[in-house]
Amino acid sequence: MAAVKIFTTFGEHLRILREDGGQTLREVAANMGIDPSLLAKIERNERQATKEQIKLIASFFKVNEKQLVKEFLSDQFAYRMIEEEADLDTLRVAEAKVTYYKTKTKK
Amino acid sequence: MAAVKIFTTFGEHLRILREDGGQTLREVAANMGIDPSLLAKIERNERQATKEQIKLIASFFKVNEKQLVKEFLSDQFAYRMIEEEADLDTLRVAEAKVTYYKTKTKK
DNA sequence: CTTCTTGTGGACGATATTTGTCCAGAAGAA
DNA sequence: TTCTTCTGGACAAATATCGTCCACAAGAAG
Repeated sequence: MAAVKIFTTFGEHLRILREDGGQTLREVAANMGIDPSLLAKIERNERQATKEQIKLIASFFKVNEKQLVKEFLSDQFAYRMIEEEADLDTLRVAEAKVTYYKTKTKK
Repeated sequence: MAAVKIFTTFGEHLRILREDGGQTLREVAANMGIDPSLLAKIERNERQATKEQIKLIASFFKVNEKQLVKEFLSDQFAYRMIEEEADLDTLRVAEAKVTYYKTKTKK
């Protein structure tokens, strides 16, 4: 089984999972009820997986869904940061906001 | 001048800037060339400001544009994190990805 | 009470973005 | 050649977002 690189994108990881299982795009796509071409695009990060699809992927490959979501979201954030040429500090501010929000909405 | 809270959203900050200057929605909106109602929504975080609008806001209120963008983006990330009930670690992974990407694309 | 001003927020058309499919084609295996 | 797999462009369909218009509530001032 191929090792998952430290910094894989959601799509790369998906492809690794599939190839490790020796499955074709058609097989996996059929199981998910989508077009193989769409799955190929998701693997190449040309399309975003929906929540539903992430769930299907997690259950199909028997991997942790939370982990997949983390990979998925961090991809998006990273992509956005680069696109906007934002300071890394942006992420710390975001973290502070989340933490702040959570303490506020705790009984 | 009212102090800006530590954790303000983009919209809240915008409202503070405007009220500190004693200006009405109509005034600021007219200057920006948008509908006052849209500006009101942006202040209430019901609409997202476009990049162009952020630029206009920065120059109108004479504040640092990068800082505004940071506030804007961190808002969005935080909102998304909460919505997806994602682990805070997601942000660290995102940071690692950005850093990784930057080292990779350096000559 | 009337009038003026200010912010609110629903409704809605216009746009833009994203999704998902279809299909033709490249590349490799047999 | 034939079969299979993945690629990727084109496009319709579905969604999401933007921005405006307008009616309304609240408060100030006469």
